[in-house]
Amino acid sequence: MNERDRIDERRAQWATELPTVNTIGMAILGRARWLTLQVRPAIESVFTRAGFDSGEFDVLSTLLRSGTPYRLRPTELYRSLMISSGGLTNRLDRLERAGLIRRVQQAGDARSLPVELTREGRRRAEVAFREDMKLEAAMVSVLSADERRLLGALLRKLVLAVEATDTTIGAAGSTSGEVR
Amino acid sequence: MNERDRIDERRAQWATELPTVNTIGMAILGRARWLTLQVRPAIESVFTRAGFDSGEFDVLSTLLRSGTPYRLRPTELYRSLMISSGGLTNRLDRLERAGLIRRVQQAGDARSLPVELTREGRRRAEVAFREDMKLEAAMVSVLSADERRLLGALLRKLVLAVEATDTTIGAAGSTSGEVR
DNA sequence: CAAGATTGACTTATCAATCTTC
DNA sequence: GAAGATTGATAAGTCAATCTTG
Repeated sequence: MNERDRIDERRAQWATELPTVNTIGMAILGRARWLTLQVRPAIESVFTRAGFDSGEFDVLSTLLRSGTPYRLRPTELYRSLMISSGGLTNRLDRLERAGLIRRVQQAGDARSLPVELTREGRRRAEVAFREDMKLEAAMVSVLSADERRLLGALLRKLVLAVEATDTTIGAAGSTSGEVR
Repeated sequence: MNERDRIDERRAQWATELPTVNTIGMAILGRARWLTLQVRPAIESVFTRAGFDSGEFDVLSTLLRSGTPYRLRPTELYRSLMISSGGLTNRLDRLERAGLIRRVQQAGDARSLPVELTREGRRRAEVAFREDMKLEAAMVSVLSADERRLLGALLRKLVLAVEATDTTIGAAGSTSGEVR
C-alpha cells in the first residue's frame, strides 16, 4: 500500500481538532486542487518560454483546437475559458498586440468581431501545446496504464456530475480559468 | 459505461487537429483542474457568507487545524499556503483588521511575530470549515464509497509522486493557493 | 430593450527591493 | 551577511456601468 501524503496528514490533523467533521471531500477535491496548484509553475514555464502566459495560451489553444479557420467569437471564448468578458477583452488586446491573434471584420452580427489565430499564433500555440502535453504525460507516468484509465474514468464520473449541477452564474460575470 | 464528458470532447478535437499528440495528461490533470475551477464559486460562497474570502479562510483554517494555541509563524503559513511572503502579509493585514487574527509579541526570534487566531477567528473558521466540508462531501457523493476510496488512493499516488519531484522555487517567491 | 463587447474602478496577487534582527 | 517580514510597483482578474448594434 501507499504511504501517507500531505492530504492524509491534514485530514489526520482535522480528525484530532474537529473529530465530527467528515473530510472525504478533501480526500478528492483537496487533492485535485493541490495537484492543480503544485503542477502549475512547471507548466507555466513551458508557456513563458513560448512567449506568453497560461491565460493567453488558453485563448490560443481554444482557437487552435477549434480547427480551420481557427476563428471564434469572443462570447464563445470567454464561456469556454470560464473567465469574465472583461478579462477576455484584456487577453485579446495583449494577444493582438503580440501579433498572435487578429479581430476579423466580417459579415453578420456587427456587435462582435470574430477572433482568429494568425499564422504565427497558430505556430506558437502548437509548439507550446506539444510541450505542455509532453510534460503532463510525464507527470502522470508514475501511474500504470490501467491506473491512468481508471483514474480518468472516476474523474469523468465526477466531472459529469458537476456539469449537471450547473453552477454557471449566467450573466456578464463568470469566473475562473481554463482547462486544457 | 459512462458517457463522454467535456474533456473527452476536447481530446477528440485535439485528436483531429493534432493526431500525433498524446493527451493522456489532460485526461487526468485537465479534469483535476476543471473540477477545481468549476467547484470554486460554490465553495467561495460559503466563505463569503462567513465574511471572508477563500484566501483568508485558508490562513484561518491552517491556524485552526494546527491545534491549540492556534499560533504559527508567517513563514510556516506562506509555505503551507503556497503563496508569496508579500501575499501573506496582505492577507494577515486584512484578517487583523477584521479581528480574526492577532500578531502576538513573544519571546524568541524578534524577526517574526507569530500569528494567532482570535476567539472570534477560531469560531468563524470552524463554522466555515464545517460548511465547506459538508458541501464538498455532497459534491463527491455521486461516487460510491468504494469509488471514493479508489479515487482517493489513485490521487494520493500522484500527489506522492509530485511531492517527490519538488518544484519548490525555494526563495522569497513561491506561487499558488491552498488546499484545504 | 436585449445581447455583445469594452471600459474603469477596485482587488489581490507576484516580484524585487528594503529594513530589521540574528 | 543571511533569514524573516514588509513595502511599493506592476499585472491580471472581477464586477458594474456604458456604448453599440440587432
